[in-house]
Parts: sequence; structure tokens; C-alpha cells
Amino acid sequence: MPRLTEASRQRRREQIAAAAMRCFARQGFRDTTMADIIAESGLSAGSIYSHFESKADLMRMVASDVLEARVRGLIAPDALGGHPASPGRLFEAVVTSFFELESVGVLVQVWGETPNDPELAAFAEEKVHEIRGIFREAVRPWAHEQGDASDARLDAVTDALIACVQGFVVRCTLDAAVDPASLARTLATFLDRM
Amino acid sequence: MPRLTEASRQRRREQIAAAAMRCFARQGFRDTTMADIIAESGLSAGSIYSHFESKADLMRMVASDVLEARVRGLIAPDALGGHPASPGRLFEAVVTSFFELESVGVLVQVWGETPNDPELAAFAEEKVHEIRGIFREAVRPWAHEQGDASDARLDAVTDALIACVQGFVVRCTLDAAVDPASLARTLATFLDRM
DNA sequence: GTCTATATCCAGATAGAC
DNA sequence: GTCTATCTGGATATAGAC
Repeated sequence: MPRLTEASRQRRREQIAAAAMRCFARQGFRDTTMADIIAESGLSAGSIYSHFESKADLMRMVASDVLEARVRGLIAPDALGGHPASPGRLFEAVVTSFFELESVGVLVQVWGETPNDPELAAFAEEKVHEIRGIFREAVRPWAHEQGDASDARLDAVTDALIACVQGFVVRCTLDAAVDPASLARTLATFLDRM
Repeated sequence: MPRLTEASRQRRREQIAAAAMRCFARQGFRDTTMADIIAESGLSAGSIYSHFESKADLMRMVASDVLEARVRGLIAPDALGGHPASPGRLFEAVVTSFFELESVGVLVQVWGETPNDPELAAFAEEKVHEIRGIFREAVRPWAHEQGDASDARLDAVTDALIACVQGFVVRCTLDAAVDPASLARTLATFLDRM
């Protein structure tokens, strides 16, 4: 099979995943049927099932995309600002990138699905560790500047940072009355006191 | 209808809800069927449907119980320790009560369901506000002792506290490698630096 | 109110032509 | 690879006797 074929196959998969994502963001995982995804993608049932084994498989692909985007956003050098970025600065960069990708609502759904899908759970856990590692290294220069870049210190700051990100996403999802920008500033200030 | 009848009706509802809760905690919302709940409760389909209109209705009842338990746990005077409890102390009291009730896993599922169920979403938002109010008052004596009990200050501390709680729950759900007690201590220490 | 038995529906997934 | 048309299972919810 020539590479062009493989590439266009990949493009199709992404086209389908993108359509599914729009459905999930709009109606939620539970209320999205294969029929919805078929309509949204403009393709047919047969075509979709030739690219994904099952709805769960498609869900994992979408979840994977969402989480991968997070990690990629973190790795992008300019996302981390000037070299010794503080935890608060890192936090704001991350949550901003979240909203740019406008898939925040899907994240909480992914988390809520993990108890129902061991394969998804394993994937999510792996991503958490990956993201944690990236955060930990990103925080190191700042910690060094502060005079304590010990392992224990880095672990503590990183875990606080992650908790703030996850807490931020949950709160914004649940509470329409909250102003994301304002909450982000509060948590960023808070993190910088560590 | 005499009160005894009404009381036993309520007991039945709670019996069913408790059975449903066990199923949800074990298999997740999605993978729990009415048949499972019927088996777990020891009752029959007809009986259950005479107490709850639908599965969604039952889900909301269970979610409601979980969230109510949170609030009640917070209101309990001894949960808040000595009078001027610090945010960190409050945090530890709360997450400890979470694990005692062993329904942590269900919480993330409730959050993940809100995009699919507007009625549940409204309920959850109301509870968040209620809990926020309780936290805010609980933090006030400490803030006063620290010399700044302004509205802005109370809002900031309260929102940080909530983010930590929600972040803690998410992280523990996703990451089997994390030690809850250790993470709780980290976040508590962190909160007390505010 | 509770049970058994069953209706109804609709989702996910497949068959087979093109 | 993609389509249309269809199958099939299983889930929610109900009917009606007790």
C-alpha cells in the first residue's frame, strides 16, 4: 500500500473524529448516536465502520485527540513564555490554550467516562503522567531561581498546578455563573505564592 | 395518606437509590442497566418504576444524594474542627469525608453527565453555590485572624479551596498511581500559604 | 405497592452491491 | 472504500394480575 493511500486514510479518520467531536461537544457522549456522527460527517455508516471498529473506539480516538492537543500545547515553546515561567504563568498559558481549543466541556466528559472504559482510563492515566512530567520540567527553572528545586518541592508544586487546572475545568463546566478569566487569575496568583 | 405510609415510601426510595448507587460506583452510570439496579435492590421493575419515573430520574436522585451528603458533611460542626479552621484544615476535613462516603468515583461521573442532562446541571450548579457559601463562611474566622476578611479575599480563598477539592477528586479518579493522603497534604499545605 | 411477563423502540453494527 | 438497506440485541418502560 503506497504512502498516499495511508495518508488519505489518516485524513478520513481525522475528518470522522472531528465530526464526532463536534457532536460530543454539542450533545455529550451519551446523547450522541452513530446516526448523529454519520449525519455530521456527511459520510455513511459503512464508511465510518471501515475506519473505526465501534463507537467506543471512536470515543477513545476523540478523547485521545483532546488530550494530545493539551500535551502538544504544553510542549510548544512559546506557550511557556519567558524561560523561568512561574507556576501561575504556566497555569494561565494552559487554561488559555484550553479555551482556544473550545473542547473544555469534552474533557470533563472524558474523565467521567473513565470508570466505564478501562482502555480509556489507561490512556488517560498515561496522559496525566506525561503532562505531569512536562509541567515538572517547566517549573524547574523557576524553582531553581527560588532556591529550592528539590524533587519534593518540584513534586508538590507540580501537583498543585495540576489540581488547579483540573479544578478550573470542572468549576467552569459546572458553574455558568463563574467568570473563567477571573477564576484563572485567582488561581494563578494563588499558585505563585507557593 | 397517613404519615407512616409517606415515611415508608421515602424509605423505599432511599433503598432503591442506595442500590443504584452501589451499581454506579461499581460499573459506572453508562454500564448500569435498570436490570442491574433491579437485581441489586432485590425488588422488581414494576416496584422501582412506581417510585421513579425513569432511569434519568433515578440518576438525578442518586447524584442529589451524593451532593447533599457533601453539603451535610460540611455543615456538621465537628467536621470544621476548632473555630478558626484554616483553608488547608477545611480541605482535609472535606476530602476525608469524601473518602469515608466512598462515592468519590461517582462524583466525577455526575460532573461528566451534566452536559447531557440540563436538569442535573441546574441541580449541580445550585449545589456548587450552596457549598461555596458554606466554605466562604467557614473560612471567614481564619481570614479575620489573618487580618484580611474582605469580600475579595474571602472569594479568592474560597475559590482556590473549591478548585483544590475538585482537582483532588479528578486526579484521584484518573491516576491510580497517586497517593490520596499524600496529595491531600500537599494541597492542604499549599492552601495554607494563601 | 409489588410482582411477572412482555411490548416497544432504537441503538450499534453488518451485508452485499457498486 | 463507500454506499443503502437491514438485522439484531438489548435496554427502557408498561400492562395487568395479585
